[in-house]
Amino acid sequence: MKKSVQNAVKKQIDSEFILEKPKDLSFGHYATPLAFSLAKELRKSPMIIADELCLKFSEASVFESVTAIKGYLNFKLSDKFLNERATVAIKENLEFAKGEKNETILLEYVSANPTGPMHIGHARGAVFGDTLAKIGEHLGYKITTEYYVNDAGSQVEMLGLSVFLAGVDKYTNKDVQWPEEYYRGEYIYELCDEAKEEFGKDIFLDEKNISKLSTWGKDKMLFLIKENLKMAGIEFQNFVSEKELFKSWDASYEKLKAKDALYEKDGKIWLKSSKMGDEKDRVVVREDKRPTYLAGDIIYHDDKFQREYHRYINIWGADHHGYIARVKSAIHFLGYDENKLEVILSQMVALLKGGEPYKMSKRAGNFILMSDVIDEIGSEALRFIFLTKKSDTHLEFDVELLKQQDSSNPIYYIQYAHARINQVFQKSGKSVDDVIDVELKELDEDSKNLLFTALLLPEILEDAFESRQLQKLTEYLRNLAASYHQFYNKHKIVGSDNEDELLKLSSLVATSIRVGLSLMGIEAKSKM
RNA sequence: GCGCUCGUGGCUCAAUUGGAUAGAGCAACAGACUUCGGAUCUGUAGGUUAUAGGUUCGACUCCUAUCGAGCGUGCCA
Repeated sequence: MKKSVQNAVKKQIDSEFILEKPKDLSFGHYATPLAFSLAKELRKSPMIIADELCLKFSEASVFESVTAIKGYLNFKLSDKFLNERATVAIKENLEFAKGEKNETILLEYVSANPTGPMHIGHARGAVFGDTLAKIGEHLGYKITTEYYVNDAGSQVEMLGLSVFLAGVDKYTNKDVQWPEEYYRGEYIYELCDEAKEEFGKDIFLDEKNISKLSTWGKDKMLFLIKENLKMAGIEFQNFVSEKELFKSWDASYEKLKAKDALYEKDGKIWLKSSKMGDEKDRVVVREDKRPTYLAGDIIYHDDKFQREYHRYINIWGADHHGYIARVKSAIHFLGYDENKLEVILSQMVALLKGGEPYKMSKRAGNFILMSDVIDEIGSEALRFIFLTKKSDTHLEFDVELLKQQDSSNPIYYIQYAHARINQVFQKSGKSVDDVIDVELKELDEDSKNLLFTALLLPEILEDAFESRQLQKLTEYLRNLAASYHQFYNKHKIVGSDNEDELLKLSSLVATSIRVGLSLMGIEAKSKM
């Protein structure tokens, strides 16, 4: 819709212009502050320029009127144009707002270590990434989703050690020397019970079995993580193993060496990342020849860029922000355009329950488990709450509020609007097909605004995706639902003179809500 | 100390990325069912956008300083 307007305006005006939505719909559907920027150059007041520009549009058929108010140029769309749009949208149904893009994107997210169950902080990035992918695909981008499994480093060894020590503690007479760092939480003991079932308790007698337990435990945890993700309705296309990637470490290493990006000092190999804006150079290979975690990401991004996507998006926890510079510098040294990589940070989450801090799970070792929260409030409410906030700000929410089934719970508010429309159709005894060909005309002001708002979905999706600010979608749906509830309270639909028109309008609203919710992974109910 | 992110009604968040009178929800108060679902709607109240300067037609948004918060500042991942 926005594009049609842009084209219509372009025909009359030569200069670059920005199209925006006016603060108040009574001004018009679209507006441009173009006159302000021209004021300097033409040495005339913005108001006069706007008046002059206005006259050029007297003939355009898309617009019902074009007016100049306080320097702004306001465009009001014609009924005919809006009606055509509505008919198409309703027919498209779930395909509404679909687009075509010739761009491939590799989206990496979650990538939680396979050393324990997912906690609530992981969940935020997971929901955000999944929804970003769904919206992107709807808009026509070719998106590959990927999970980077850190199955190589010392964390996985620590998992094995923790399980082993738990086994020694529980199934042998030996005293346990607990190290300073190990994984706590009852899930370690659960794992150790499982290990005993599978291998017999003798496995806890010999320390040589630790590495076996590491690999075994990592697989268990990865399986658990996939289960957790499924609970939230999330599935990945690829899982990439850090361990597997290390097989091609030599190739990446040689590349960096050839670019003069490495040097040796104190028996270690360093990356000259400070040359590319990092605070300091970083070690990639330790004295004992073991590569660092950064080495893993170097290979991974080398691998990613060899697959030649147009864009790369990583969603990382906010505590990784210091890590961006070094990965980007590595990408640069590898000979790729580091600007193709975009990192979205997902901030911490604090949970409340009835105003009190949410009880941490002992099972997880004093983290809040994602699965516990989903059991309590459901995956849809969890998804919704994460999507109503910008990803890069701290978020605090109370699970009690999301359990309430009334207006304080926005997800019900939106679903209720959708269900309501369904009920109205039932009451009328008509179907969408019965009213699709009716022409929407001479609607009152409220109905016209509702019509226009419902048609905004495509550009809202575009905007939400491009700016990576998915809260724009939830905000839009809330607004649309509110407009419908207001409309419903004001107008009697069934049995009115223009029943078919109002039904068609309702159907359009339902379509937008349905598409929007489904992209967020939420079902649009036809009955509450 | 340095770096990054941020600071908006009592609470949780928006604000078309520099645009029109800073908007929603919750909580509070006052109202609306002979009507298609009241899981709704209509009102009222609540703001010097942390503070002080600056940039310009125009600033919550950009710049500088100060105050405050979170994170980072491993050869952990």
